[in-house]
Amino acid sequence: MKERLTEYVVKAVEQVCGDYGRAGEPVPAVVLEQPKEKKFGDFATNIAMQLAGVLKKNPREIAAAIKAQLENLPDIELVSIAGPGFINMTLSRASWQQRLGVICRQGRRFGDLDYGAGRRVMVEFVSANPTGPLHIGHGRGAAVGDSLARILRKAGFTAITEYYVNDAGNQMETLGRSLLWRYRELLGESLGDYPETFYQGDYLIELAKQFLQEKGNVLEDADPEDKVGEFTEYASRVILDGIRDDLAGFGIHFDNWASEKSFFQDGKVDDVIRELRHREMVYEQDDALWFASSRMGDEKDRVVVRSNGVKTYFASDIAYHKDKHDRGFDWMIDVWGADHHGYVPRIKAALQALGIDESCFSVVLVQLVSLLRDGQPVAMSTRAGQFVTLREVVDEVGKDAARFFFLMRRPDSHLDFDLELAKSQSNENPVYYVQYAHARICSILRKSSEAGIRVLQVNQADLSLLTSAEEIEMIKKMDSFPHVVETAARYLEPHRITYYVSDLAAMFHSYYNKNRVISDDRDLTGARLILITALRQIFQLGFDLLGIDAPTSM
RNA sequence: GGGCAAUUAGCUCAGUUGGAUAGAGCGUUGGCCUCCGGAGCCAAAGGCCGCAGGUUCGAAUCCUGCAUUGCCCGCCA
Repeated sequence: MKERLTEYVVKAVEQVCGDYGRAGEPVPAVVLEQPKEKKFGDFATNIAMQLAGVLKKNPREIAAAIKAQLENLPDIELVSIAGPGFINMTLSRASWQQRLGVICRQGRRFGDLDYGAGRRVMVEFVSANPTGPLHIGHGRGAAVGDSLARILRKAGFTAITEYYVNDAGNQMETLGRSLLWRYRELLGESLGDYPETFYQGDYLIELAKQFLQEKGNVLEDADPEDKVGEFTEYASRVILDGIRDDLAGFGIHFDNWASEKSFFQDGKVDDVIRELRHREMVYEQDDALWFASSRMGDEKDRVVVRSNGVKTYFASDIAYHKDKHDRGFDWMIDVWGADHHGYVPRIKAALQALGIDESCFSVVLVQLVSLLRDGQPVAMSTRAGQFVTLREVVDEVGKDAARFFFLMRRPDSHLDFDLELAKSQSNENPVYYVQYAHARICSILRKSSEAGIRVLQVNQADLSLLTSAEEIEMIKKMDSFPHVVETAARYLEPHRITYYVSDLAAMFHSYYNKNRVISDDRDLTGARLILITALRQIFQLGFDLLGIDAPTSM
């Protein structure tokens, strides 16, 4: 609707500019918005004020000229000028009724945009080190990343999801040594206090038991030092499998898993360092090799090869991001914890140094989650190894509630996650509210089917019977769905979808309480069944973008 | 000390990227089932958009300064 109307206005603006002898001059883009106040109509534009400077005319005069062009066009019922020069347009009721037919006929394709124009985008998220189970913070990143990929696909991008496994570096050795220690304790050795620098948490004790059960005593005639590698390999493999399971339970399946270790093994890290050297973007100092990121806007230079010869995590990360680009992705989106925000400039600097336009790289920073229970903070301390795992949360509140809560706020906004609230089956709980709307619609459709009422084809129903303000408002809301998808994609903000489905649910619940869909009036019933069928479709599309189910009964 | 971000109703947060009288949920108060699912609906109260300047037709939104809060500042990952 908006698109068609925008075209109208663009043409009117061209005409008016011509009349003023300014044809072909650059003019500001025509932007339509939906006014907050209903009395200002369905769409409004400030183009007359924008043109005032270009045409050197009074904005209201320009608005009047544009208005004259717009009147009597199909669909447009009323054009008015308000305030300093806003042009408010009201569409005819019939045009909205027809719009409902279009929405129905498009079905699942409604809201499919060509905004992305098929461009290839990679969304990388979670990417937690395989040193322990996923916790609730990872859960938020997972929900955001997965939802973003879904939204981007809807918006016309080709989106691939990827998990980058940090399976290299000294943390891996620490993990192996941690497991080895737990294992030896299990065998009855007294080794003293468990080192603070080792990975805390009982999961390693469990893992040690599992190791013992599977492999028995592997230290009988071996030096424990020689076995660190085996323990490392075992721990990271089992933990990564666990992470995979946890994500599957959360409804998340990655298209691809990338291994940091493989970038070292394939020589890609060396290659990228060589290229940086060739481009004279690195230098040696204090026996280490530094990347001159400060030349590209970073605060200071960063080490890529330490003085002991070991390449840093940053070095492999450069190779990884270059590899993404080389794989043909037009846009790389990384979802990171907000505590890593300082890391953004150095990756951008690295891309720039490699001659890659940094604008193809975006980072979505996800803020911490505060876990509450009945409003009281739940103690969480990674140091003591006491964290609430994603699995525990999903087991307790369910996949849908967890995902919905994670997507209720802007990613970079702090999030309070109340376990009791997420579990409660009451009006306090927003996820039940929206799912209930869908279930209710399904219930009505079941009822009508039981009563032997045939749901008519769209073109058989008389949609002109949908005359109430609530009905037209709901059609308008449904009509705005594509726009919501587009802005969610543009700004990488899934919460816009969450708000949208909540709004739509509120409109439907309110409508339901005032009106009966199934009545003695056969024609009206037919039209209203079309209306709620369309609503059900929109809920399903919205839920799909959030990764939650659309229950037919609850 | 430097950097990044935040500050909107009692609480938790939206705010269409500069638009018209700033919105929602929860909480509070009071109403609504003879009826398609009450996991719902309706209504009321609640605001100096942190403070002070600036930019312009117009600012919660952009700029500057200040205050407060969080995060980051390793040859860890």
